[in-house]
Amino acid sequence: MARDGKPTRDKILAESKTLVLENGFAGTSVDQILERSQITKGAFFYHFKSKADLARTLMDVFSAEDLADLNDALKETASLIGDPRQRLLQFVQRYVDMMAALEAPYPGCLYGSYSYEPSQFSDEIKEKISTAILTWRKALEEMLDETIKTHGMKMPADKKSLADQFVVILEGAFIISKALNDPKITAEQLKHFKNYLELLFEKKD
Amino acid sequence: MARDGKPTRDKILAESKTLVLENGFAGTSVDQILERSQITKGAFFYHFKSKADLARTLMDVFSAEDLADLNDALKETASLIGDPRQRLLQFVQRYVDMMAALEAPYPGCLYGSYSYEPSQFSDEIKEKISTAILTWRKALEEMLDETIKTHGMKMPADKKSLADQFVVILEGAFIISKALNDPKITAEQLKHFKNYLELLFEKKD
Amino acid sequence: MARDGKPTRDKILAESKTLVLENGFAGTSVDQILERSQITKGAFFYHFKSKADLARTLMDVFSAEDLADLNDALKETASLIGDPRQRLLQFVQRYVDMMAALEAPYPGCLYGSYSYEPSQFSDEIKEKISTAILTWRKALEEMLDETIKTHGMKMPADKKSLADQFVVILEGAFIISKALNDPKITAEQLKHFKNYLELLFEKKD
Amino acid sequence: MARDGKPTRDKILAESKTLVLENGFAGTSVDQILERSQITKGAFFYHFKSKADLARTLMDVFSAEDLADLNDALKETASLIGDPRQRLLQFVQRYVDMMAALEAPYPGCLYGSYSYEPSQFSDEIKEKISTAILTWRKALEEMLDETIKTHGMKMPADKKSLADQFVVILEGAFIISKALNDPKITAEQLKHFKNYLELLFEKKD
DNA sequence: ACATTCGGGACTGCCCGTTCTT
DNA sequence: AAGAACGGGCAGTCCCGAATGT
Repeated sequence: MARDGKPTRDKILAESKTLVLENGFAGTSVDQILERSQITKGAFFYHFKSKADLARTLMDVFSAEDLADLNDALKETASLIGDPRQRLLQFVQRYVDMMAALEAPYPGCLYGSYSYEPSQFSDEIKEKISTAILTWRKALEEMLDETIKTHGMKMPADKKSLADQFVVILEGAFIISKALNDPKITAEQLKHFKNYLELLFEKKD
Repeated sequence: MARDGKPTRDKILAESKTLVLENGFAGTSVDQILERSQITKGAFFYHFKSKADLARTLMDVFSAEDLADLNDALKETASLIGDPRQRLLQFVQRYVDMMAALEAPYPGCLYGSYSYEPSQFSDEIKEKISTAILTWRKALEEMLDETIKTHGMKMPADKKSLADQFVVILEGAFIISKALNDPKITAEQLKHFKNYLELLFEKKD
Repeated sequence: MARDGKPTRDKILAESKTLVLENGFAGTSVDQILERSQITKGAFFYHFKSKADLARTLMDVFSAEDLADLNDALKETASLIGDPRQRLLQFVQRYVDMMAALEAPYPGCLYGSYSYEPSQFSDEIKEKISTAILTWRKALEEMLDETIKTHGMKMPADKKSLADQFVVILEGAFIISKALNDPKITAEQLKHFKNYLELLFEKKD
Repeated sequence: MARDGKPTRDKILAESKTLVLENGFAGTSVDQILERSQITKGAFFYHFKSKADLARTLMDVFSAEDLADLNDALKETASLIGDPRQRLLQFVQRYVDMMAALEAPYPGCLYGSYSYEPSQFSDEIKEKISTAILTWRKALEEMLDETIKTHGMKMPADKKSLADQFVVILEGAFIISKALNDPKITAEQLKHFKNYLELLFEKKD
């Protein structure tokens, strides 16, 4: 056995993600990654057989973390399962709080980044993205279902697209937040989504 | 006697925009543009002094069209100026209708595209983007102001960020629509924004 | 029209041939070619779309010159067409003389060079080589036919392979001449081939 | 207790030789050798201190086998020592038979292969090649000497180069056989050499 | 004015032979 | 002997300028 390569690999992944969000994937050169990671070409191509391999791994890691976080959020609000409306609002609030804590615009989401240069990525990668988004949709949809059962809706609205709106607003807010260089935007936008849910599902008492 | 260069230039701009939305700006090579536009290198560099010059021109044209369209929308709804709530809803509905007519996901917005590879563009270009977004904010904010005056708000909500939400949802919906390859998403999401406004500003009678 | 690129292209071809015979094709880097030709990468890849394209062009040019020289030799000896044996011997002698004039081992033959790294070349190129060799076979075979008609053969021998022997000896002599660093070898070997023909086709008087 | 490294080393040598004859030495990468030999980099560089070391060893082994085979051939025909002409012809016939048995073109000779990329190899290696060729020359020359003593020559011919012709024809035939993809060529060419010897040294009775 | 051909040279992704650690 | 890392070299692309037309 030789020495442990994991730290090197992790460093490459971390620096790559940052660079890709700054420059785009095509705009990020392997040499830039090397410089930031303080490694050599040999090391990079030992760990990733091509730049495309890096793109895939980057998305694997990103979506895994993203969905793990979704799971955490679901677990953290699981105690409120008896009050679906409250749970839903709590769930959104969790992300409002998270985004409100930022002191710089959220660096961006790899789903959005990849979507703006789709020709650079394989179908396998694109499927990973849509699977992740659909997982979000499903999670939200389930919470909405429960809430509708107990509270009904103030006005008719499509449930599936309402579930999607959480991710839509996140993605959109990341862009506007970066474009205006204003870190508060994401939290504010999610807050409006929470408002919308509160209005749609009026509190029963 | 020389030929008229405008069609050539316009062709370059049109094909470039498509390519940038497919590949990102860094991922689009001048050679690709030449091939799609059926022109030669000499022609390209006659019309644009550099690739960066193309990036700037592309944004100039895009934001000009975008803001012209905003102006059109404002004018089209100007007759409803006496009923600010109705005007606001009509304004949003106009974009709902526009997006509902799409048969493929909206190819994307240059603001979003550029925002995901910010290092590729000059400050001048970035300012053009934020100016455009702030113009949208201002337009929406004015309509909201009028509406608040006449209808009040059902629950307290931040006006500026509410104005931003229109663009936020558009940008986010473009991404999710492309990622899921579902052209309907953008219209659905805007519809929710309209719902939100309707709930916030209850109809007075 | 712009400036004339032919000298550049010709220089590349000439230097490349020398380098390939010294280092093999795989052993010759484009950078080496650039250095020897005093040109830049841009120039090289303007004239040849890839290194493989160079390999093909190199063989095109080489085989064209080779077969042109064969044609010259056939024409130069055409006056002896009435005495086929004499013509055949004269034909061989021409190449003996040519090789005897060398002061360094013949740099080598591209057919041989390419044959020792076959995996580097496309089928198209390989076919060009076998076509050239078969052209030599055919030319020699025709001269042998005439000679056999008028002189018969001293001992039975296969005509086709006898025709091939001219090229076989050339190829083999190039190798041994280079390996022993002895420029005389090629002429000596061809002389033996001439001897063999003289013995096979005894002079009639 | 250590494993026996010899099979590994032999496997490397065998696969390397095949690869070098297919791709040339420069065209053969260490990685290719690893893949074919199913070993790791560590193993390769344990057995050979560099790629150049492999080149040398490859030639050592090849020339040793080649000259051992020459010795075998000399021994096998030693019983005919009283009839030098017959011995010489028998010697050549042995190789005719050997080559006639091939069902695919002879993969090639390392002397030829190395000669077509001379810059890749050290002087030490090149000397090994010329030593081997000169050993062949000497062996043939001795047989020719004896034959000349007893039979004379039908026509004056240079003895040294006549000795060389055996190897020349082999090398040349390998190339043409590979180029035309015809396994029979080598045997046919050697047959002509035998014919030539028969004609030069007429049977005495 | 508009377009073409030719060339420059830095840079890109990737592979190379090699060495070091375990 | 395996596995990790090294760093320079590889072929090929990049954006762009120069020279030369129409």
